[in-house]
Amino acid sequence: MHACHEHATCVEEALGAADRICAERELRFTDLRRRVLSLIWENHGSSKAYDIMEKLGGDYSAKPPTVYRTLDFLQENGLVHKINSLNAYVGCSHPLKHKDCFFLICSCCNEVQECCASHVADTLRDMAGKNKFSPRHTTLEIEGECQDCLKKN
Amino acid sequence: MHACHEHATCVEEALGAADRICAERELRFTDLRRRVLSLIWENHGSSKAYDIMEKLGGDYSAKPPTVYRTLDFLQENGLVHKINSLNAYVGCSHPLKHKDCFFLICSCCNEVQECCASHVADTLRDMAGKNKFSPRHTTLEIEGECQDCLKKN
DNA sequence: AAACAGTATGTTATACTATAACATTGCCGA
DNA sequence: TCGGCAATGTTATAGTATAACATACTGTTT
Repeated sequence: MHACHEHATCVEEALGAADRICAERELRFTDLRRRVLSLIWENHGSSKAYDIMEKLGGDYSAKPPTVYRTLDFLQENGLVHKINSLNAYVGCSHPLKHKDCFFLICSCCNEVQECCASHVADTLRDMAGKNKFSPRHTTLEIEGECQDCLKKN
Repeated sequence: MHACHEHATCVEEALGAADRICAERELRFTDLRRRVLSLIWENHGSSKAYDIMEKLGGDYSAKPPTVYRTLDFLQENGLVHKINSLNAYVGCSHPLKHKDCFFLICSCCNEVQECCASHVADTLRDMAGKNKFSPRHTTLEIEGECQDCLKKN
C-alpha cells in the first residue's frame, strides 16, 4: 500500500521536513518532539498514544501528559493527524499543504493512506453550503481493504 | 437547525420506527433499548454514553456494559450512529436507508444534522477506487457552525 | 407445568484514552 | 545574572470502553 519501500527514508524525510517547518515558524523541534514523530513514522500503520509512551520508556519514562502534549504540538503544526475512528495518530505525508485530507484505513494490514483530492473537498464544501453550514474541520476516514490485502485474500 | 419544532414528535416517530424495524427483524425492542433510544432522541445534540447511564439511573442504576451493549444493539440495527470525533451518539434520522450518511456538527449549539447525499457517496467511492481501495465503512463528520448560529453571531 | 435453550441484563473488575493542576527545568533576551 | 516564557516532569483524576462471569427473562419443547 505504501509507496515507500526504503522505510528508513520516510522517517528521515519526515524529520527533515519537520525540522524545516519548525525553523520557519521559529518553533522548537525538541528531542522529545523529534523522537515522538520518529516513532510515529516508524509505524506504517497508526500509533496509539500509550504505545508511543511505552516506546519512549527508558531515558524518558514518559507519562501521559508528556505524550499528549507532544502529539498536540505535532498536530497543531500539521505534522501528524489524529484518526478519530481509531484513537490513533499518523504522520502527515505532506505537511504545510495538509488541508482537506482524508484517510484510507486498511483493517487487514492496518496501514493508513493519506489522500488529498481537491474535488472531494469541493464536493463536501458544496454539500455543506447547500445545508447552510459553515465547515471548519472535516473528519473523513474510510475503513476497508487495500489493494495488496485484496490480492492476498 | 433541526426541522422538528415539536420535539416530542421526533421522539415518538423514532420510537415508532424502531418498533417497526425490530418487529420486521424479529428483534426484541426491550424496555431498556426503548428507554436509551428515547433519551438519545430527547437530545437535539449528541449523547455521551455516561450521560445516558446517569439518566437511566433510578430503577435501572445502569452500569457501563449495560449502556454500551444497548448502544451496540441500536447501532447494529441502524437506529443510532456513533460520532467518532465526539465519542457520542445520535439517533439515525432515517433508519433502514442509513447507508453513506454523514454529519454536520455545530460546535456552537452542539446540534448534529445527519445528511445523505448520493453524489457525495459517489465521489468518495470513485476516489477510493482510484486508490485501489475497497471501502467498507465511511466516517464523515464535518465540524463547523450552523446557519442559526452564524446569524446570531 | 418443568426442563431447556437462547437472548438480555446485571455485576465486578479492569483496560484504555485523555486532561487538570501544579512543580521544575531549560532557553533566551534584557 | 536576572526575569520571563516555553517545555517538560509529576501527581492525580476524569472520561471512554470492554472482558468475564452471574443471573434473569422469554419462548419452545416435553
